[in-house]
Amino acid sequence: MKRADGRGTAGELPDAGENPPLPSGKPSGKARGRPRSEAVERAILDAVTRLLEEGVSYDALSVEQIARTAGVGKAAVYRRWSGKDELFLYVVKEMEEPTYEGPGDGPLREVLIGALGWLRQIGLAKRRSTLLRVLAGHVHSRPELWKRYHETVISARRERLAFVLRRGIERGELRGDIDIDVLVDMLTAPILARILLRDWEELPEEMPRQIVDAFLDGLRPRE
Amino acid sequence: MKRADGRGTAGELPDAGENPPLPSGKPSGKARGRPRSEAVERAILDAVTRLLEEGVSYDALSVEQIARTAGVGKAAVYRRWSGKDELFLYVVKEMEEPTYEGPGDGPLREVLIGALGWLRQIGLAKRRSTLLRVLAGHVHSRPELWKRYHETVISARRERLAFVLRRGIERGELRGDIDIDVLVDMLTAPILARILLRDWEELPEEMPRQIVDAFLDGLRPRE
Amino acid sequence: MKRADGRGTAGELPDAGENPPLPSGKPSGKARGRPRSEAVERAILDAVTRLLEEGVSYDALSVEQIARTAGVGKAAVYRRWSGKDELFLYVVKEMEEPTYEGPGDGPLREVLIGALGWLRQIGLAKRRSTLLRVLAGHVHSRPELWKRYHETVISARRERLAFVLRRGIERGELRGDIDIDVLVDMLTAPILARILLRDWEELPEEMPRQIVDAFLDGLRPRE
Amino acid sequence: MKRADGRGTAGELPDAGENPPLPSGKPSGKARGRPRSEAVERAILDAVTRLLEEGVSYDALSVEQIARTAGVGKAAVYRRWSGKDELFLYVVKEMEEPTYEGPGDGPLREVLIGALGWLRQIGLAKRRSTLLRVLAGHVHSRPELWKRYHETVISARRERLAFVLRRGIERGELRGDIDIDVLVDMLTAPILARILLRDWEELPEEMPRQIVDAFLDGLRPRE
DNA sequence: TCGTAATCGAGACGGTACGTCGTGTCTTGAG
DNA sequence: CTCAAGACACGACGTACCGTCTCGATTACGA
Repeated sequence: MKRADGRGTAGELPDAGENPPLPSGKPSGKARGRPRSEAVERAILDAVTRLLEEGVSYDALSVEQIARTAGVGKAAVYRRWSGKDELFLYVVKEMEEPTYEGPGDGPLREVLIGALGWLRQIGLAKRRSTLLRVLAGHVHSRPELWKRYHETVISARRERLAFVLRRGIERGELRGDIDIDVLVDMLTAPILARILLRDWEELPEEMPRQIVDAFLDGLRPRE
Repeated sequence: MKRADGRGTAGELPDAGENPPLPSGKPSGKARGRPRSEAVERAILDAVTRLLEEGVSYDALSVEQIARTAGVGKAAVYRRWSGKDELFLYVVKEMEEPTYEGPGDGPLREVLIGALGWLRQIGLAKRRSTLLRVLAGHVHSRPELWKRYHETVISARRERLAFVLRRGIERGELRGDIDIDVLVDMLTAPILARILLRDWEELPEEMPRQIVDAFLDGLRPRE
Repeated sequence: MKRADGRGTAGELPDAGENPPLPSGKPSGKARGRPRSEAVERAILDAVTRLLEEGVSYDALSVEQIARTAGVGKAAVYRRWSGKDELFLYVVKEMEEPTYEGPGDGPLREVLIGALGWLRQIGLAKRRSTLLRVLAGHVHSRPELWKRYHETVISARRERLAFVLRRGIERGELRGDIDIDVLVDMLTAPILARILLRDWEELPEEMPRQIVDAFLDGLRPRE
Repeated sequence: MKRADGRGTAGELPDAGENPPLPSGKPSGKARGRPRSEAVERAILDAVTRLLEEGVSYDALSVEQIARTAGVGKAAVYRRWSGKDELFLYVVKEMEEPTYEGPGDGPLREVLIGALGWLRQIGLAKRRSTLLRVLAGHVHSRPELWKRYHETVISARRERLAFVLRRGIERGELRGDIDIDVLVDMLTAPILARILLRDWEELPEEMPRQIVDAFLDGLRPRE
């Protein structure tokens, strides 16, 4: 029973969040046995996005179905992710990563319009907005899912916007008496709400500009 | 508790004309055989709210569990509602109705702040914000659910706000070059987003005022 | 959670062998809820015998497959029997019950030949010999299965034979210096061995007579 | 341990001419690449016998478990045998070979008693009777397994007994009107049945003698 | 002294079955 | 006609083996 002696598995804390060695950048050391197939991984991830795009709701989504669609054994899924949530979160992250660079420098108004225009683009991209909607729909029913998405994706974007706003305040271009977090919400929430609560495509092109102008100059007519 | 007025619930369900006779005010004529027990109905509705308050997520909620909790048979539930969604929607409506009165007349700024303050109150009321969140979470996965909620609850509120804004434009207090629907979003979305995407209580008291002021006068400092 | 209070399941000893109320003669008292369908029961039992006759080995047999073949949900099987073994044993018993009456009275030789002839008939009956073989094949791997089969079916048959032999000894027709149990084996084992270890039909018609004659008079030629 | 004589294992496997080269006496010519480790082979065979002795039933036995116990890879097993059955049969043969010598010459009664006594010894030897039982339990579910065991082990033993009986008939010590095969069964089956269908140790020492005497002289008292 | 090639342990691969649970429908006897 | 109870077919859950395959590493042989 070879297994009984020097086990080797020292320190197996289950909360490490990566109990099954999540498929990230080639991680640890030796790698004994047959390595996991990237093709299988791709097939699984493709199956998830395909099913979601075909209108399958997150709740209706099942590991069984995903595996069937991917032409893969269920074990191949569970070997990589602990379940549907982990898998879904991975899909989301993988899709979000290679993205937003700006807003860089420039006049405040243009920078803000650029950031909101980019947010609008997400809403128009069916696949990405689907994922965002699913996540937002489970903010309270699966808080850890949203928490991790927020930490890795959302908060970075908000922070960039907050940075721009803070700089604007320093330069005297904005009033400084309102919480930055609230300012960010005032800018982004109108578009976000449309992404989450309306059908696709209800995001007029001029919306970013209108929001930013109202935000900066108000809606009271200047005489 | 069982709304006797002829509004709302009366004569709806247009697409399911022969569904189980939803529990509205004692329906039409005959009524043969044993009448439905109101106690059963109360027990079911109580069970739903109790479970939701206990933190059971909408997805985790099951008819089986509801019936068990209420101490009734599953059939007693399905006899009244077509399933979890219908039942849930019924609970929501029953809870929403006796509410919003304003904004009545008065100075534009105060009226808007009042409307947003009232929206904030919903977010602070645990039970009602829970329902809102659940519904918003299924906008796309169960569109008919959201559609009916929107028609009966949301759209009326938006319309009242839109009315106020339209009047403001007519009076020259607001610029008239932006779609009213967008204006409503700009006002309400920041608070709505906090309700949907954050933990309870992250709704500062001054938020309505800050939003309305920014909305009216902009955030660029006037010299 | 109704379930938590007065459980009612007093004295739930798991070894009673009928934990799930095995479908025997209409058992207990009230019978609340929808009664179990006899058609389902028949379908399950038919599926088992059919599969076995089609050559599916006992080990290859699975509840999943049985349910599929019977056109029935797995739960319908587990509701009645705790698993494959219980189900199989039930099939065996159901099939064995309505059978052997003899050996009655009469000359010792004829009675013995009759009993062995009847045993031979079992061997020739494909269905019944299949069950016997399967059971015998698991005497040691699933002792409880064999034990219960032996208690309810085999031992009664052996006892009848033993009774005849004992009477023969009392009447002076047989020597009384050998254990009755051994005598029973000497008579039945040759046929039994052929049933268990050979292909069908290798049971010559004259075998019972030859065995009984050798048993009574020996094989040494009488001068 | 690895039979070097040319009997039995040589040139068998007629139906699977290209199966993995069963480990017989160092086979034919070349042998390129790393040779198979005898240590691995020993470890596998040891694991099988150990597990069986520990009471693991044949069905519960799995290649996975065998490999784990032996501390080898599954492939190392499948490289040598096509599966559990082949492996098991190999273990059986390896164990059976160095055995039965008698019955040689001598008075018929003594020779028969000797043969049956030897059969009884097998039943008493835990390991060997286990194998016999397992094989007998799969006579019909895996006919090829039994066939090969019968051909290489059983039939030789039966043939030796048949030879003795035939000689007895020729010498006029036995009646010649019964099929020899049936005679062999009449003698051996009672003991065989006890081995297969009862617990260990239910094989009284006097059984062989009693059977042979009954067989020769019958049980009807001679006046 | 090298390549070559079959071996080694390890473990991933697509499958199938496990026994449990929730779905929405149905079917009892009692009220 | 309603009630509670619960059976019904269906399908997903996460785990365990199946027998096959694919890794890097090891180990002998023949060139």
